[in-house]
Amino acid sequence: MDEQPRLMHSHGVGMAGHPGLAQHMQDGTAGTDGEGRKQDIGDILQQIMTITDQSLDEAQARKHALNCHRMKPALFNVLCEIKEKTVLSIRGAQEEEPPDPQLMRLDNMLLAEGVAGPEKGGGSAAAAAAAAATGGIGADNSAEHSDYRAKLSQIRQIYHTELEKYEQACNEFTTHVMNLLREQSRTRPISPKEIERMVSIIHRKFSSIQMQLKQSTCEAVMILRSRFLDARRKRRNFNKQATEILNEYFYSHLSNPYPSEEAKEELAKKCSITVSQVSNWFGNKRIRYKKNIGKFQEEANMYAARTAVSATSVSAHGSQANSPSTPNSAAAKSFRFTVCNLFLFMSFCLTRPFVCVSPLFQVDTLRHVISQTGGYSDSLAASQMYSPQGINTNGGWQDAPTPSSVTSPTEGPGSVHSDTSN
DNA sequence: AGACATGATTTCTG
DNA sequence: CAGAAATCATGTCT
Repeated sequence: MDEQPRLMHSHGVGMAGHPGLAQHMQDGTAGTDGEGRKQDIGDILQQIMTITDQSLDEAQARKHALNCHRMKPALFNVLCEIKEKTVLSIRGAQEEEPPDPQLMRLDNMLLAEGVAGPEKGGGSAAAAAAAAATGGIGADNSAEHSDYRAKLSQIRQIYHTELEKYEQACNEFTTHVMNLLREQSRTRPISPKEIERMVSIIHRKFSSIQMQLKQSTCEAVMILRSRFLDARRKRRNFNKQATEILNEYFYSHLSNPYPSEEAKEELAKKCSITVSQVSNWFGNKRIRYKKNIGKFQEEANMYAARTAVSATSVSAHGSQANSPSTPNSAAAKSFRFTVCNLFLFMSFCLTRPFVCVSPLFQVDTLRHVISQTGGYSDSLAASQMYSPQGINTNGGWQDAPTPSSVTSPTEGPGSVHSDTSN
C-alpha cells in the first residue's frame, strides 16, 4: 500500500494538464480502453520510481525492459516537451547572439596584416605599407623588409598551428559531448535542440580561447610593426651622396637655406629620401650651423670651392662643346675663371686656420676675384650665397624664409635645378 | 666605453 | 602650419 501515494503523486505531476500525453498515449495504445491505459502508465512510473532501489543487474534488466516498453516513446516525448518548455524557453531567447564585435575586429586586423587569410604577399604588402609610412624606401631597407616578412610569417605559422590545434580540440570535445548526450538521450530526455544548445555553449567557451589566441597574435604583429616602423630605432645615416647633395644645396643657398616645396621634392628624389626627411635635414642643419658656424666653416669652404670649380668646369665644357676647335673669348674667360677658382680652392686649403678665425675672408675674396673675371653672373650669384652674412644679428637668416626665392633665376650652380654635382 | 655625429621627434612660437 | 629649439635615440669613430 505504500507505493500507491507515490504512484498517484507521480501520476498527478507527470500527466495532469498535459495535452500532448493523451495523443502520445493514444498513438501507442490504440484499441485499449482508459482503464488499461491508466494501468500501463502506473506500471511504467512505478518501475521508474523503484529502479534506484534495485541492484545494478536488476536495474539494467529493468532499464532494458523499460526501453522496450511500448509506452516508452510516448512518455519520453512528453518529458522532452516538458523540459523544452520549462528550461529552453527560459534561456532560448537570449542565446541567439550576433557575432562578437571584438572577435570580428581581431579577424579584420589579422586579415589586414596578412596573418589570417591567403598567404601570398600578405606580409610583404604590410611591410611595403610600413615602409611607405616611414618613407625609407632605400636599398638599405630590403634587409629589414625580409626580416619583417620572416618574422610575420613566423607569427602567421604559429597562429595557424595554434588555430588548427584549437579547432581540433574544439571539434573533438564537441563530438565527445554530442556522443555522450546522444548516448544519454536514450535514458533521459535530451532533445536535439538541447544538444545543439550544448554545442553552442561549448563553442562559446572555446571562442574565448580563440579570442585570446587572436588577441595575442595581434599584439605580436603590432609589436613587430611598431619596431619596424619606429624610425628612431632604425635610424640610418643618409648615404654620402645624399649628404653631399643636401650640403651642396645648403651651402649654395646659405643666405637663405629654405628650399621650396618643389626644391625639397627634387632633393628628396635625388637623395632617395622623403620630403619630410629633407625638411628634417635642413631644420637640423640650419640650427646646427647657426649654433656653431666656426665648426661648419671648413665644410662651407669645401662646398663653396667645389661648387665653384664644378660650375666653371661645366661652363668651360659647355663652351668647348660649342666650338671645340677654336676657343672663343667665352671659353677663354671660362678658362681664366677655372684657374681663378682652382687658385681659390688651393688658397682655401692653405688659409684654413685663418679662414676659421675670419669666416668672411674667403667669401669676400671669392667675390672679389670672381668679379675680376669679368662676368658669369650665375657663378657670382652662387658665390654670394656662400656668405655667412646671411645670418643676422638676431640669430636668424637675413632673408625671410620665403621658399620662392630659392628657385629664383639667380639660383646657384649647386642647386638641384642646375645639376652640376656628382 | 665614451664622445661625438646625426636623423627623428617633440614642444613651442609667430 | 612651417620653422626654431630642445631633446631623444641611434650610428660611428676613437
